[in-house]
Amino acid sequence: MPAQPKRLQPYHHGHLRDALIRAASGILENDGLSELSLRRVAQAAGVSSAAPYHHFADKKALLDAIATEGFSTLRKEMLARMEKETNPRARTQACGIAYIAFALHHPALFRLMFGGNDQPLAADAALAEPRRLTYDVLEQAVAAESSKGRLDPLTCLGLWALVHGIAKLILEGAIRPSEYGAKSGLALGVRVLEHRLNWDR
Amino acid sequence: MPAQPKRLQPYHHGHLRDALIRAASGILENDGLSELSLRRVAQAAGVSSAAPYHHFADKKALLDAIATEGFSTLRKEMLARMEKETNPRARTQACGIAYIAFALHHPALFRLMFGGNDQPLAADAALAEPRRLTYDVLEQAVAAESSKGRLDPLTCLGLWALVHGIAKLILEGAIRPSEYGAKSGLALGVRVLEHRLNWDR
DNA sequence: TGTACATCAGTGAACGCGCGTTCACTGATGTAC
DNA sequence: TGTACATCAGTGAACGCGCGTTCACTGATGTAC
Repeated sequence: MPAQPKRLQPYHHGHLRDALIRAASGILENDGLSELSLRRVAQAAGVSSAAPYHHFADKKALLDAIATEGFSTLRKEMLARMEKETNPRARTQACGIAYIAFALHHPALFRLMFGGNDQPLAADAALAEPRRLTYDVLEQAVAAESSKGRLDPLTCLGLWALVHGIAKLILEGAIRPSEYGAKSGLALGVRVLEHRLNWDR
Repeated sequence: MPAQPKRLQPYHHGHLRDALIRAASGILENDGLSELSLRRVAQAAGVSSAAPYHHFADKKALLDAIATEGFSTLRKEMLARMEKETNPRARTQACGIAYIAFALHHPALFRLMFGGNDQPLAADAALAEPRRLTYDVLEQAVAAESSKGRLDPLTCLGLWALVHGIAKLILEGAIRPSEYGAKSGLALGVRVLEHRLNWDR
């Protein structure tokens, strides 16, 4: 008697698009950007290699979707940390800390969001708006600090570059937090940011 | 009469190691990091795919050699720009400008130097010393600014993060220089750096 | 100065691999009547 | 309520590709005598 093939999953998945994004995120977290292939994503989602093409035009479309979600998450985490503060300066600092924390906790996703490839994903039109929405949060925080809420674009850009740079340097292994007596990358990042915000300006 | 096979290159190359590094650098400049395969490098050097293995243990060893050379070049360019200045603050600024200029002029090499892959090259022991030597230049410039030449590590780290971050953001396409009224990425980077150095501290 | 020979730096073919994507297909779903 | 059928979301096999690396080899070099 031949074994009855068990169909563990229904033929039609139902939420495959979301499942693919979640599977891809898992691979990013566990194995890094270089391990993220469409075939692995499909396998992780328990589906054939061709199935994703019913939901994404190509690999890049899936990557864009993940990056977009990443910007949305980053934005929420910045807002969440800012909510706990009332002082404008403290709110700016909270925003920066959230940025650094996000990058350090999701290294591969962060890399994907800012273009892991030669031609930067971040330059894509598809990602321009999510990125802009996220940057707006920082701009508003900085603007709130100054008189009349006027924004100095260079100050804001300098802050973004600072948190972006410190996160990248730590992720890239160019800085060893222990050499600065810091217990973690995040602790060091926070110290650099505080140093910048409290000394001057 | 069979065509006489022409031997354009001598069988023994003579300086293949250097030639491979130069060929690889050319591919980096023209086509980017993702196009840099050992096979393409060998082809560009006019040599068979197996030849590089007489000079480099594996692909990573070649990449390390290129990155090491990159750090050396970066260091020289920083020193060259600093030489033109006498004022300590101007020297620090020149150092930062050189850093940004290098990154923008050699995007793929810069990426390689700071780990284009998941496990950052920059974390390698092989690259730790060249990177350290390069960073020393900035540290000395910053130390020279303060009384008695004492170095504030966090100030220095903050400056590194700033120039690193602004360069990355521009390279990644996250910032459009034109939106800030800048004619080029370098012009914008210089403005952000000046803004930081002249306002405060 | 000439010759034997060890050493070295190349060749070219092949290995196995994982990739993105396509294709003809089939099973499930849902709508029209 | 039941049935025909269009539509949709899967399958699984195959495509061609470029990759890093290995291997047995061969041509050139240089040294010992």
